[in-house]
Amino acid sequence: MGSNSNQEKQAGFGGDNMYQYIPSLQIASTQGGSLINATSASINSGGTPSGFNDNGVGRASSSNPHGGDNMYQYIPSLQIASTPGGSLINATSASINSGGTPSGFNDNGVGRASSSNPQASMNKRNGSHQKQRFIWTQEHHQSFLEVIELLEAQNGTSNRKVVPRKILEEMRKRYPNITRENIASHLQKHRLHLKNLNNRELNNSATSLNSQLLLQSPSFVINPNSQSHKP
DNA sequence: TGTCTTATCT
DNA sequence: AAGATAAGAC
Repeated sequence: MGSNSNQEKQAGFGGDNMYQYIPSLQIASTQGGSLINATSASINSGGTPSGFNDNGVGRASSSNPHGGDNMYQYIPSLQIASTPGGSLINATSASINSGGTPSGFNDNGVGRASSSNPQASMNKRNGSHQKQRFIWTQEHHQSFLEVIELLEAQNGTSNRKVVPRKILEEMRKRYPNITRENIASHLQKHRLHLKNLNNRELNNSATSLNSQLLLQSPSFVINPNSQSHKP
């Protein structure tokens, strides 16, 4: 009976990966830590003629399980505030206008899916309780990173690993609806990402080392004493 | 058994 | 690409 955290498919910020922290504009308040948050994506991208993704949420992807009809509509959401505890209160125009789902507020920074799609004949409220996918907002990810840092610091020299359950324990304080599975999945991507970065770096330094060595290798050193240079 | 990790699916 | 789910290991 818990309110689901979120729905919608994700935009993907013009191809950027989720680990790039998108600077957000934080207007506000020292009091109780409430803030109004707008991502620069919506501000800067200038594009978004459709104006949908000021939430970090994008369009429905082409593949969906329901025979290709788009059952998601993107609704700008308004992030109003956070409690002293830090949990966000999020109101979507959907929940406001429809008057429904008082519990529909989520802590996920994402608007609720609207079941009515103008071009879909499917008009009836989609009663199916398909589990909605969790969308990681910048806030979530930021929190995720912070928690990892915290846990790593706590672990100190001991080589205990930072594990989903521990992350969950911390993140729940802010985002009560988040699940261990959500985190485990995100953690997997996160680690994968770190690995990729690492490899890239190793690769780079390797190639730069290679080129250094190459440049120093006899065949590339111009020997002033030699008349001819044979590689 | 529950959790963690890795693989695979959508 | 990003998140969910299955499967394997412990």
